[in-house]
Amino acid sequence: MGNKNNLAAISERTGYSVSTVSRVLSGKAEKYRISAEAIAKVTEEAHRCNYRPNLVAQSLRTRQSQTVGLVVPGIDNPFFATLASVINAQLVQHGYHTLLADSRENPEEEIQAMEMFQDRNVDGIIAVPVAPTPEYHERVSQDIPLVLIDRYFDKTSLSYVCTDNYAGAYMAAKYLADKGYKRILAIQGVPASMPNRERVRGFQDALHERGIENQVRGDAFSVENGRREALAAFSGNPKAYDAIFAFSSTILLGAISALRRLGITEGKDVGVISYDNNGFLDFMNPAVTRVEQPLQEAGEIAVSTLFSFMEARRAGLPHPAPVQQLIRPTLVIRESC
Amino acid sequence: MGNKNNLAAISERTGYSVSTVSRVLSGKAEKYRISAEAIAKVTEEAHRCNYRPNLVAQSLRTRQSQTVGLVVPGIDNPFFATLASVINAQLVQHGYHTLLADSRENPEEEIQAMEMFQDRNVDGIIAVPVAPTPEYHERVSQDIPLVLIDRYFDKTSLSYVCTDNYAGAYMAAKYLADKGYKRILAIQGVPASMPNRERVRGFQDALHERGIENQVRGDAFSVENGRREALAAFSGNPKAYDAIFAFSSTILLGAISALRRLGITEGKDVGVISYDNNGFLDFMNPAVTRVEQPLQEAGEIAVSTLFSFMEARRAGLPHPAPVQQLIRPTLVIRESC
DNA sequence: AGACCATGCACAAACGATTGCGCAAAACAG
DNA sequence: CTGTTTTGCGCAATCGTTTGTGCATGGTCT
Repeated sequence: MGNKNNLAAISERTGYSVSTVSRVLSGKAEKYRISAEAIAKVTEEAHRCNYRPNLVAQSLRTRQSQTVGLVVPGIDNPFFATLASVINAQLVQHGYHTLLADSRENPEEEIQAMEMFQDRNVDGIIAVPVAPTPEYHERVSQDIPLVLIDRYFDKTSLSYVCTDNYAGAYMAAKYLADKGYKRILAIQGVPASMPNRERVRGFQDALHERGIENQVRGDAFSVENGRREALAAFSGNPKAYDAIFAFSSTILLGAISALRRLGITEGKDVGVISYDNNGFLDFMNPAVTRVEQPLQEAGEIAVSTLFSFMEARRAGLPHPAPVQQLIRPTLVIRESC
Repeated sequence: MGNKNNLAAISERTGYSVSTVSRVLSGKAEKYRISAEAIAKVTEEAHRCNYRPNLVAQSLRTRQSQTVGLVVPGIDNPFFATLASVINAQLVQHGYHTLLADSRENPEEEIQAMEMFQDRNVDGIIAVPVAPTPEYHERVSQDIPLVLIDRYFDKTSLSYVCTDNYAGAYMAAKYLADKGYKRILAIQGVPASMPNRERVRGFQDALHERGIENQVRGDAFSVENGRREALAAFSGNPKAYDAIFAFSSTILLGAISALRRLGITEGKDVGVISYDNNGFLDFMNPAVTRVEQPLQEAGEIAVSTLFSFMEARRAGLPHPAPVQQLIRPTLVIRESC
């Protein structure tokens, strides 16, 4: 019934030294040739008092925390929530845990989060970066394994796993063109972010190649932005465009609400297509055709890449070559265009 | 230039002892009457080398971690994602951070998560419990401040902040009744969970009082369950019910997909009403009337309650009386019934 | 019997911060 | 000039682990 529950207590109760107890309980018994008898007594006592090592002390001593920092631009965004879910599940499977941070699309908060991660001795970081330039992340990456996901930087040695936004947007635009749409409006998200830039490129390339009228407006992955831009685009002329490509499902929702307000019926008067994989797109009326990103796969690759870096670090090896991977998204065809 | 960045390094470079440096940098200078000169030199050096305390060591010594554990049944569920977002924001504002865990509706994983929290020395826990009984949580609560949110237990001394699910369901059912619906089907979630039981009670009370036909089916807060139950209920007779009350937005989506498949138009042939506050309900066609829960408020109360417990603990005071609060949800009226 | 090796374990120093206690030197009083 | 107080700071223990090193004991070999 000893109140304390640490190695010292077990040591006292079994008569073996703290070091022996430690070695037994951390599975290093044979490496240090501990007797079968000692092993038996120590493990029994450990079970009896339900010993669990103090991870803080362990972390201080070993400089490992079994913790990975995850920073996203907005955990309330279902897209990032799903990403967090996938990543957390992967980490837990490997015996790691998630220290969560939300940068709220704010570079300063992102930096604060990453400093906090360092202060807390996380073993690695997975980030959806919001900073305009990669310098800070590159600096951190020298000290702590770091993998970017969903967003990345232009010319950088940082590792990332993202979906091929150029290909996705190209597919979507081509699909609209093939369907016969002639004047297509894209409502974009944060203009400086890499996914957005790539989507704009893909969109424009596909339509220029086909000589189809197109325009890009907007500046945020938000419902408000979708609503505002759709209102502005259609309020003068309900037939200003015959299709809308929303760069996120939030934008889509805003745009649809604007269309309805203007008496325009999505899917009939104006075709709509969207980016993102929110399941509810299937339950809208009409169900929304969209570019889906393989989040599960992306999360898995990010985590396994991170682990490979962490392992190299533990082994004292040099940092492996960066992994920079673009996953191909898929076009999910429904009835909205 | 020094490679290390700890108190010892600053101590060496300034010529003051580690203890003095520690006291200066943790703001206890006057308490220990450190000279102005020492304060100046130490803080300057600390800034120069950008000193940041090692939180792991700090945590080991002080038994505080500035960390709160948050366990939810599914971070990919937008409802819990929003909850996590609100709670995390509150915590960060107070200088705390979030250690995240996902029980996936699984009592065993919930226990694992909470043990992990204890091993990592979190200062408090906020949980959406999934266990069938409160015993484990009550035990933990003796060691670590704990506040439940969204779900709670029946007769328990644990603190919780939840929405008044009885009132919410009662409101919704009454609204349907007042609109003239005569045969109402509720599709429920996890039957054993407190919110679900309260919703069933509210639903049945409201309709029994008014002598209106009603039934409750289903067993999970999932799309599949909604779909399955709606199919089963309507496939024999498309007019079996004239309204559906979905106990979550996921259930709603499943039910709607079933209705469409059967050629039944929601809002016209069958009224629908839902629980939950997913913004996209406004963008469905017709927009869905629903019972919304004040998540922001709930999160704030949970966090401030938790902090009050943590403070009492630090001060060595006895655990304050439990806070058990039900917040009234609101009925958001749209066009689906 | 002496040299040698394998065995089984304990000692003590880390990791980096906090903190009770006490020690010098300076200041002051008598 | 001695005794007391104040000022300013350092010593060393502590949190709970991990781990390099070393020391007995007992057995084997020549």
